[in-house]
Amino acid sequence: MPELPEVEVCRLGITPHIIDQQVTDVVVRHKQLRWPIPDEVQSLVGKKVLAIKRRSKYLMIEFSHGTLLIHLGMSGTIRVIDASTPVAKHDHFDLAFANKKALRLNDPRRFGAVLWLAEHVDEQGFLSKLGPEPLSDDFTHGYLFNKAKNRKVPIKTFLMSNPVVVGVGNIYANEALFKAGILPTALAGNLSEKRLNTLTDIIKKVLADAIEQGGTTLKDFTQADGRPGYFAQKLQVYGRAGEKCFTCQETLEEIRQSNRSSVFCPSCQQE
DNA sequence: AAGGCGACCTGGAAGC
DNA sequence: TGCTTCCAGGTCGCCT
Repeated sequence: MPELPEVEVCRLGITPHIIDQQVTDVVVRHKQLRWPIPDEVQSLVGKKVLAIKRRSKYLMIEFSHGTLLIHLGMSGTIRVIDASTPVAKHDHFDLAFANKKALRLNDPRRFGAVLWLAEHVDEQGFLSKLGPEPLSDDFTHGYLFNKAKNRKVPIKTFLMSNPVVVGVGNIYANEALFKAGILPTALAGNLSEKRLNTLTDIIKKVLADAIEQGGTTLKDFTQADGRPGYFAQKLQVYGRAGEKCFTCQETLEEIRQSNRSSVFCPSCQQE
């Protein structure tokens, strides 16, 4: 479900409900997600939520003694609910608060994660390996061009690689490449600086638009209050293989790259 | 070092 | 109807 916009929409949705709230209970119903949920999460009882941030696709809930990291994997969702709401299938983890609300993680495939980052324990390995935030000033003109030098991977695979830039998943990689007029198979190292700068601008725009629209609702993504996101209605290529390009009426094609589907317009997009 | 690919897991849709 | 196969928003870690 979640690429950067969906995680950001989730962050914005849950923040007003849990900011400054004191944790009254931590419930682990299924400890085995991508990694086991660490026992340290019990130390949150009695602590107050100081801030809710995001890095890449990780939600970061900050407390005085460390940070709770939540990753939604492919199928995870987080909702703020009344603490008394009956538990449903795949509800693996709850944080209950003094205001009788609870943050509840549901994740059928369990590719998600709940991790604990103690204060002063600087970035566990995976956080330190992440590339720049696409919506930040660290993701500038020239960055992709320099990063792509001598790289022989297809641009689509390159964009979805976290060490290059975070948060761009399969949906938005497909959409951004369509809007930039670049074929997903074009080799990253072969693209001109000008085209990669255009791509940089488009990635920022596509992600920002998606956040504004409340994310992309496919099967199971909803905002924290259960409302759907509306960006799905703006998708140009993702999920539209075999249908006509909105721009030129050509039939959209689909291929597989790194075991992920890529949809593109053979007429609007070039090497 | 860079690139390719299997692995992790469940469930819904499509195919037979 | 029911069984089988394929596919899905991510990303780690092993192999070449």
